[in-house]
Amino acid sequence: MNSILPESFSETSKDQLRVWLKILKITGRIKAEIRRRFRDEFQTTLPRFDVMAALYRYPNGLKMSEISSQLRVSNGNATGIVDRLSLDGLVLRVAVVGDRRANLVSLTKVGQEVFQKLAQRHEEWISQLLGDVAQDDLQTLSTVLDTVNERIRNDI
Amino acid sequence: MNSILPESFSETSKDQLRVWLKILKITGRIKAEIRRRFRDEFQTTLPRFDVMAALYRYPNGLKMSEISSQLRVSNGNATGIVDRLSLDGLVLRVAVVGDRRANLVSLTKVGQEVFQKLAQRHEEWISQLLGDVAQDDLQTLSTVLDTVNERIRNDI
DNA sequence: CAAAAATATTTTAAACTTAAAATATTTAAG
DNA sequence: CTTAAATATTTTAAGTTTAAAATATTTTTG
Repeated sequence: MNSILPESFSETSKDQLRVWLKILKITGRIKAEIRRRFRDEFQTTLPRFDVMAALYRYPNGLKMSEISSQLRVSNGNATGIVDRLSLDGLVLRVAVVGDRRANLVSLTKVGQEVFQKLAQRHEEWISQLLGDVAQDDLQTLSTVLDTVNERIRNDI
Repeated sequence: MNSILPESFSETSKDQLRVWLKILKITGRIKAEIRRRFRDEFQTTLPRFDVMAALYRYPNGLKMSEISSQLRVSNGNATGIVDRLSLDGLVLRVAVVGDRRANLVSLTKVGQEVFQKLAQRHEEWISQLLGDVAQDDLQTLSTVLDTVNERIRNDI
């Protein structure tokens, strides 16, 4: 239902804020649900999934710094997640020949198999949770997001 | 609900996943930027701002459990944030007469004044970051999000 | 070559986050 | 009234997150 608020162009920033808070609320709820399902069904977490997804796209491995820049998290953050994935035998750190500072991190065979299962379920979950959104609206949403993304890129 | 063929379904779910990842990427970037500005300009954090915003809407105070349900965070999480706000003199815990289990948390006078400054800048930032999005697109985005929100409510 | 700068990563400290367990208190049931 | 259940909150343990400092190595520069 549309509210009875007066149409005022000076209210734009309030409208923007309202939409932004709505975005946060909904993405938060979806993320919480995905997190819950990963925990219940696979005893894993979203950050672990994100790191495994990045590594899956690069079978030759990624340096630690490449993982953090890909996922836009701090180096220290990546270190901790990779440490724990490594303890579970899902990823491997391999020394880079010619640069003793760097490591190449890649999924183990088991890690690849586990990720494929996770990714399939994850895609099903997202599809289910976004299920009622029309194809047209999805396209609009995507375009709007591109605009925002461009704005941010030029702005920050 | 979704009675289309497996192939079409598969394509759609990939599209949905793509849009979802785009949403995550952009909201993540905006949140990171807001977090950075809160830190640099006010030496505070987004979670603190969120708690203060909830308390500002309820001048008579909120119980700890009301804070956590409003913000959809765990009780323990709220405890920590309120603890730290309290150390800074921005919020106050007041015993509830007739129920020695509960506390009413509210902003102090200083807390209210600080929040007003934070909220004004926050609104400016969001407006700036979403600045290029047309009013129509904003309305579409809002409607799409309502649809998703409804879907989740019925689904989770 | 030697010192300085740049790069790659880890460590650290503080805050945030969750789920689950623990504590305290109130309400409901028998 | 007494016990059991429900409610309100905090504590705990493990993981995530960030920024900044520390360590190690490589590259650049004088």
